[in-house]
Amino acid sequence: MSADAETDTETLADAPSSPMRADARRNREQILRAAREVFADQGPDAPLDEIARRAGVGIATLYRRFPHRAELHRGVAIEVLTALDEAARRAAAEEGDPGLALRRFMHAALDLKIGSVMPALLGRFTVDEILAGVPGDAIAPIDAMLLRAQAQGLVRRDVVFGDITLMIIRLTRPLPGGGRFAPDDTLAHRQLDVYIDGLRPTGSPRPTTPLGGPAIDTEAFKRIRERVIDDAHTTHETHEAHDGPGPGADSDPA
Amino acid sequence: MSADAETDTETLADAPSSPMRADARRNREQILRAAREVFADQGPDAPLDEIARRAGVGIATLYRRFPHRAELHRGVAIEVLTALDEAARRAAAEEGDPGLALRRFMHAALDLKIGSVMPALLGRFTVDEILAGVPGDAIAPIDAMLLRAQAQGLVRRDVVFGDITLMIIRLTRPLPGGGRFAPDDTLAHRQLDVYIDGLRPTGSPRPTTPLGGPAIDTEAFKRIRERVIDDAHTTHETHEAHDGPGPGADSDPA
DNA sequence: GCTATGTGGAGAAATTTTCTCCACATAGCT
DNA sequence: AGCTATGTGGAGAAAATTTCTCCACATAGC
Repeated sequence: MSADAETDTETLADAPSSPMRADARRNREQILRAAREVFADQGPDAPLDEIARRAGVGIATLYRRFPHRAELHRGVAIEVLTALDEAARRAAAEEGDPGLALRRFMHAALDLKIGSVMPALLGRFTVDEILAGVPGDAIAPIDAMLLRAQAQGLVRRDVVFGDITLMIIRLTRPLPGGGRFAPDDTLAHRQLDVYIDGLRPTGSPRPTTPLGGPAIDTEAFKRIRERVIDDAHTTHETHEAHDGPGPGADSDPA
Repeated sequence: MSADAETDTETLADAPSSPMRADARRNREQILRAAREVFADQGPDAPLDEIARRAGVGIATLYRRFPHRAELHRGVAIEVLTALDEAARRAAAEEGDPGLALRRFMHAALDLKIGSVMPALLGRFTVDEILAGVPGDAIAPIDAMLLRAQAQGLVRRDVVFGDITLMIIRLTRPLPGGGRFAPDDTLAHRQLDVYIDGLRPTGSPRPTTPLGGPAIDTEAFKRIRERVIDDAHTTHETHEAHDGPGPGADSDPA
């Protein structure tokens, strides 16, 4: 309740001066890690129990460390944005070719699941509040890479910042159907590679990127559909609504 | 797929022989339309009130027509898959160029929000149950378009069925942050155009597609971030934890 | 050892969502 | 126009889910 924005050094990413016990700190990190996963999977309103469970701590521990959901959001956002900024700078610094730098960064950002933190960010905190805990917001290095790539004719001119970032955010979200189509992460990387190829200018000499990851052809697709049915039978016991063509006595407990 | 469509007349998309009153039928359609929207926005577990509200009917009417959530899922799935199949056949029939046919279909499928129905499908019904109500499952016409496009050298060889469909499914999902970045639909179409360009083979003579839709450059992005804050203050009254300090502390990282 | 700090989990409280009931409305027929 | 089978809305009880507190117990660190 009481204002505790930036005067409060405690809830920041890693309070170095904290008199926090070692095990407590470890737990805090576990919670943030779990929160990131769960928010990515289920969105920012995911039940907190789930997060505590995945972190291997009791619910009370979570509440002690992050009294309000918003603080958990903030913690995750800071962590991810920090990593994102670093990934961008690293890619730019270590890859000579700005096209490759951009590609490398985009794949790294995908792995960071940045999309998972955006919902937590948006509409809950002021940007300033988040950024207060983050060294840099990654915008500058990303845009620099893009401009360099365009200057060298590696990326078409009509592409802008949002075309890089917003697609990554999208690819970060789980596919409907709970990753049944493919290991999900792998699939997103494959799709990203196609997308990145789409950023090249007309007649670019650079060859298309060989596509890794799961190639789901019609056969695979049909097979998956069937596997889905199996899953439905086994995992969800939510079922007896089966094959009742008549609207009759089926009851769906769910 | 094997089960024929016509045996089960009652719960089908539009039972023609039904003794249903005209207004009831109209309401049923409103409900399905609303359900499609809401499922697309909020996922398959969205509250049913919301659907009833958007359909402009009472909750009782919804329950009367679709006693279980699963039946609503099925109804929506049938509707969308039917439209999808038709869109695929139309695109293939009306566009001479298989590349254009594919593009047209993909944009049409995006508008249908097919991703919104997949979660409803997966793990709740057997495929047969759904397909029993659908004239065709769209797989064949889509794959035919793809193969023709590849035969003419318009699409790279390593692209498969899933690369067409699963990306559309993804683009169908709402962007985190509730479409604050852009009208959302428009943005998805822009992203789809880039992706489609990425499907071209190396050195394709075909020019890149001019990008319509919202071009979010860094300036726009930052402006959006600010607008988001405003929204947060005005729309969400959820801010008990609003520790918004002063407006200060602008650490501009760029 | 001693104790400040940290922990888990039960369960009460709050919130959200489901689903029924019934008095009232009207489409469709004659 | 009048009749009635069919259809409707919404209140609110019931169920499910989620939040959040309390306190007896554990252990890191001195």
